[in-house]
Amino acid sequence: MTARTSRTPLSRERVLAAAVALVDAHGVPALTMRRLAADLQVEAMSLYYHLPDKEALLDGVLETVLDEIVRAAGPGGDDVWQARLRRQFLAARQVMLRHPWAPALLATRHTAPAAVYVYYDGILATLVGAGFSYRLAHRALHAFGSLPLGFAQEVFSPAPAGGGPAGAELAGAELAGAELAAMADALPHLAAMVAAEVHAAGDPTLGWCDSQVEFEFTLDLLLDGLARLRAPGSAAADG
Amino acid sequence: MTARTSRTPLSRERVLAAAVALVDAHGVPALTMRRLAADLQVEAMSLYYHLPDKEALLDGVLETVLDEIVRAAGPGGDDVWQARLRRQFLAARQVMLRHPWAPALLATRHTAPAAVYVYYDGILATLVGAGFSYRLAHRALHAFGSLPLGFAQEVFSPAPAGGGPAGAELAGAELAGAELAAMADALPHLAAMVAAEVHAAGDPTLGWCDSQVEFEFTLDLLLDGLARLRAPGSAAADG
DNA sequence: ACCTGAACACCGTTCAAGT
DNA sequence: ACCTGAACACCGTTCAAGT
Repeated sequence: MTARTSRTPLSRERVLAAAVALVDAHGVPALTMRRLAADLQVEAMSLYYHLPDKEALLDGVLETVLDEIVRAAGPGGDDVWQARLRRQFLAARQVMLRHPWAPALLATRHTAPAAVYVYYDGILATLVGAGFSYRLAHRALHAFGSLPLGFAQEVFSPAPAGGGPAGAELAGAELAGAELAAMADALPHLAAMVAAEVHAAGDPTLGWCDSQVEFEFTLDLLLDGLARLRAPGSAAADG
Repeated sequence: MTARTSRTPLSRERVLAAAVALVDAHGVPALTMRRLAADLQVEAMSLYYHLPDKEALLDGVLETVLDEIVRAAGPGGDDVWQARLRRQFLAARQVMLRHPWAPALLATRHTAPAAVYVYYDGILATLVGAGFSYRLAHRALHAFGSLPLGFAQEVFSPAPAGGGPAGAELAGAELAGAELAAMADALPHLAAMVAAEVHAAGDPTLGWCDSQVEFEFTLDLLLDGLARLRAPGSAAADG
């Protein structure tokens, strides 16, 4: 136990774990070969012995977090299909919340790690086991979008000049009075919506744009719709 | 009309238009200050007179395409709300198909251009005009996700080693026999799904993972579900 | 087998200077 | 007002070399 600790040799796993930690702490732009090497107390060129190039590093980083997400979602228990998928998707979300940069990084990648396909095979098994045709199950997978991985593509948030990424939720306090007044002119319905939601503050949501609530709303909307398509006869449905 | 044409002075608009053209032709990584300047027959530093830095350039590029998309979606006609939203979202999709890099770029941005908020205000007007409460309309916006902008978060596609981005559709021909056999072991249900869908080739879809069909399926699933929530009484619904 | 040092061809950006 | 040239501090990466 001298002053220079941790002389464990490098490995792909150790490099990727350090990379994930770096990105968690300082964001994707901070992930450079030189800085990552410094974190590992090694020269930048050493990384190239374990990874071919930076693209492989980014792929590996995503592989690491997606493996974690898929592991958290688990294999699915023996409850009914809606409850099982719901539980898996919400478990995935808990992990994704710790890596909020992952959706944006995923959007830039060209391939998905193998674990994702195993995970989707399990979802498919759940649907088919519940009586879905492969055709409808396939469409269900597309309809779910990114929900199985624990995030929703949040392209809209009612804060034209707010901080955080485009997908971030809006803290109610961020909308100052002056800002809201300016909004009322150009965006009357958005302003009215904000006003209406703030008024109804007596209910049990955590606040404006509570994303857990939104996530579950969308998820249940899709699950209910799919249930109806699988077993028609309860209500009118075309297309 | 001498040999050196196009000596029109630079402007923010001209810079952004050239940037969009560059990205359309060669992808986001090709968009560097030096290369963009070369395309405009100007020195790299000249760009800084019209844009503060590269982040502003990327914001501007996205602003340009989103303005185009919002313009294509239009203000909404006088048909019923489902048909109106459907028409708007599908029109947006036609533009987005010409800028397939835009979703990934949008995921990296921190703010959305103002035109997007005007567009969403119009969608909100449609919903509220159709009898939605602001609460339900708000949730509908979140449930739509990226559909109003013309794309679906396609995180799943049954091609573990295919080309194109993670969100790309799979051309049926890409799955060779050997690849499919290997898939059958590890991913039995995905393999069965591929087999089942290929078998049913007599129907009018354009092919495996026809994304126009998938897009409309998801859209209609959401529209039908929202219609039911707005006017309950036709079928059982909880949550 | 695993890691390093120096070097190369790029980046975005600052700053003083040109017209 | 608009554009430029040289320079700076970074990148990812190659290549020959160390142990």
